[in-house]
Amino acid sequence: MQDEQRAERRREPLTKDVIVRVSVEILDAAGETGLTFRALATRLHTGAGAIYHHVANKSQLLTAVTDDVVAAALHDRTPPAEPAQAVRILMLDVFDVFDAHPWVGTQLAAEPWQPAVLRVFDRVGTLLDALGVPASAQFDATSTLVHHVLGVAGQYAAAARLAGPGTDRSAFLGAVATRRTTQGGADAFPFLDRFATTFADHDDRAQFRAGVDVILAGIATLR
Amino acid sequence: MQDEQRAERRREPLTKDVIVRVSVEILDAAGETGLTFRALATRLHTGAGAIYHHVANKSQLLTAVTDDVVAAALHDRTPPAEPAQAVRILMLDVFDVFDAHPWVGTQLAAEPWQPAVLRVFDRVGTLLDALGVPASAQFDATSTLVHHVLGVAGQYAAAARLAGPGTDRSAFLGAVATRRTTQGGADAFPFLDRFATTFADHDDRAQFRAGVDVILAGIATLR
DNA sequence: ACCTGAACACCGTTCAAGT
DNA sequence: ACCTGAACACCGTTCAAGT
Repeated sequence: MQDEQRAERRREPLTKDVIVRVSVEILDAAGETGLTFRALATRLHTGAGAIYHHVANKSQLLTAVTDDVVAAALHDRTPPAEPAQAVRILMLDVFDVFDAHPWVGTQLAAEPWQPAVLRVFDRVGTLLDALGVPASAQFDATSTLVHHVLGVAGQYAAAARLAGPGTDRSAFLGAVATRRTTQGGADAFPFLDRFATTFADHDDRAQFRAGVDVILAGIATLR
Repeated sequence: MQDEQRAERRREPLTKDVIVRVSVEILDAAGETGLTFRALATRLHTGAGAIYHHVANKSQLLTAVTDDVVAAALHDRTPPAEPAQAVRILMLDVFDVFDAHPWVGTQLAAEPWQPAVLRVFDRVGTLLDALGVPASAQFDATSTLVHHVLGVAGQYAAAARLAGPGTDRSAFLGAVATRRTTQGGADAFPFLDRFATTFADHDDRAQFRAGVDVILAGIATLR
């Protein structure tokens, strides 16, 4: 009986796993600015200082949270036999992580060679090995694909941060198009002007896929 | 006499240009955490609030500072006649901006489609047009190169932020290599393990150049 | 119009005090 | 050993008061 009351008043024991899980919930719901140690402590029914018994600091927490989400996304999938297609699917799986958790893009650039990046890097490299890319070119080829996905992730996270939940995306892209033509004369950005009309209804995922295909085509020439 | 004393005590008039210039100095000298409105105000011999008469907020200031540095780097160079070589040189010029100002990498991911990104995008696209890339493939090809450079910029900025002025780079990369093998069993990252020995003395610029070549090879197949 | 600088509403992090 | 929560040393931003 006493144990039951105890169980009611006590929350589940504070562990790093619980902190990481709740952090993901907060980040998904409230974005990058929403995750503070005070908000985390409130949600965990504890004090802000308690978190430091399980996590060294906020930077380490965010690294762990990012790796957790990326690792989960890369787990449950049997890759297709064709290696090039396996690379495409892997890359799109990573892209879809940004779609579900835009804050991941910011965190991947917060620390170099962090676990989540190593994880993706290793998976891509292993597939390129299976694809028959010469050993001497494997590292550079892998690096190209990974940096491409990191670049897209960064822009994607920035867009999500700026857009927020209730912003009109094509209105923003329209504003970008306007800014192009107004600053520095009419022909400041002649190339982009040619694509101004198709800018507003742009498909990020399709563009990312096209980029992966371009890089794969380049990798194929290394054979 | 009173006017002379007055003239001594007054600084040059506060303008956005001066604020941007001093911001670059602070960022280069003290890094991203060094740029605060208080530090800026001290250097400008004014109050923190005065800055808001010329700049809307810190985000807008950083966008302006980033565009200023990128624009300066892209100005003074006559491109070679061969378009593919011109792309390589342009990309390396952008890379060298990160080398001189590592904080640029962070800022390029702070806001989507910001002026500095549009600037690079337009230059790359114009060169790819000259290269003979079909119009239907120009946007995707340009996007691939730009996102690659953004991905590298982000990792580069993260490395600089972590390393600081007096840190041993190869020691850090050695630590990364160690972390790989210790977490999650010996074969957690089998691909990376094969490159562990060559990891410490890695040349970021050479790797970036290799990535550009891979993408250019892929773009060539679009012809 | 521009500047001042104290004040406000936050942060991450620390640490004496509790259990 | 783990937790508490006030306190510290910062931030960006605002704004009444000055010139």
